[in-house]
Amino acid sequence: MSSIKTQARAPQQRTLDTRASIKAAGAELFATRGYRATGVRDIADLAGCNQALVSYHFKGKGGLYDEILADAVAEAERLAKEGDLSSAAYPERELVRILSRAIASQAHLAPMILREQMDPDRLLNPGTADTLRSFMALTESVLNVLPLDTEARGWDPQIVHLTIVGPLIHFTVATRMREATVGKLERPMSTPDLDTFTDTLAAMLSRALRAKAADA
Amino acid sequence: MSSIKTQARAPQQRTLDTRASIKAAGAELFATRGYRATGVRDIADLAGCNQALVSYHFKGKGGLYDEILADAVAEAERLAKEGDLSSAAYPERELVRILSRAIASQAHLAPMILREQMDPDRLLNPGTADTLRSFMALTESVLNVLPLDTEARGWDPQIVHLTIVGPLIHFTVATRMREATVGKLERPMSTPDLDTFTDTLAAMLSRALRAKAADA
DNA sequence: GTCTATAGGCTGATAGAC
DNA sequence: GTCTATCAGCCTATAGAC
Repeated sequence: MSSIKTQARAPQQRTLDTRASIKAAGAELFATRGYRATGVRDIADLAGCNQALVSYHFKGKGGLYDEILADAVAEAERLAKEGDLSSAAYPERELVRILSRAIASQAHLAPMILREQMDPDRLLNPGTADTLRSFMALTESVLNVLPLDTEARGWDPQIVHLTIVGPLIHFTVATRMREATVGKLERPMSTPDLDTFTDTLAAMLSRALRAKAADA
Repeated sequence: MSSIKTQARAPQQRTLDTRASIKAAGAELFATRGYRATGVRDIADLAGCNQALVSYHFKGKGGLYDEILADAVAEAERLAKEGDLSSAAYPERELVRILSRAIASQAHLAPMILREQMDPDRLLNPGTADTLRSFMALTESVLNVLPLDTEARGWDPQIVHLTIVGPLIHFTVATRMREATVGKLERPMSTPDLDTFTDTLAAMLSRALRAKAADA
């Protein structure tokens, strides 16, 4: 009896699980290999289901990709809004923390956006581009608040933004690589964790923005 | 007569041109689209020749890719050696200039290495990995020379290196995108040039390393 | 919802003419 | 050295059984 009941519910439950598995598998593979190099079979295998289900649940590979990226971007935007920039004692440090959470908390986000940016044909979804611009606006607002000296005031906010986001993205990507090559190298590199990395980056930025050059 | 002579030399000359064209086309496409997403036909079309010539000159797509990447890495290493780190008044600024030249002077290098790093299956060629490590060694040597305060001495050299290389790579990639999307955006972003970017990055690093925090 | 089978298109390599 | 023609393999999407 009870086994019948269980079987009766199974299909419905399995549906949600399957959709989520496919999404997780797709995120992993699209990030590591890219859209073109990822086969629907690869996704299905990793998700532990049949390849036809990708089309059934997401209207094909393209639909799956779009949904994964849109979700990741939305989540990044949500995380960014959790930070409180205005009441922070050191807004530039809080800025780094916010961007760190937004970029690095989902391991597949940075690689996917990076791949989009590298390919001119694949022009960014307008919504995605807007989100990226809103991140840069955060940096600009911080620069407007801080008491900058003459030299620092001459820096292009866009450049300063890149000095924060560049390292964060790169750290995320490099971490993926390190995890994959653990034990494969004869001389394994030290693997700093995200918090240490974020704190160091925040300290460097803060000193660059606030401190006068030692011999200026 | 002269036309006969010209035609007689043409095949020989054309050979070199064709090889170079294919290489240039491959570099462009592998960088923007990645290995898998680039068809041999695409390369041949861009190079203005027949697809069979790719196999003839480079033993197939894989051989072409390997040669392009190896050449780019070798050239980056050569450029890095041109810089004089020991006699510079501000070694950390010279370091940024050196890395900037090595990374950004060949537009296809950064995207290609980035793609390799993102894919764990495609483990880096040992020679390439060695070159990347030698770049990090440059940063370490600079940190050993500078008079760092207590806080800066606690920073992981690997992290400091990422704060230099990350922005440089990201700037290179972003520049590609900007050039491709010129006019496609309603609100075009300012496009700082590489020299301005490099100088700003050098200034920020120098201040971060040398200046004491304003209120530490 | 899930699976099998298959169609239709694209891709990389190569044999052979020039 | 360069080109045309072609083949064998792979990939995505879908029709239809369960």
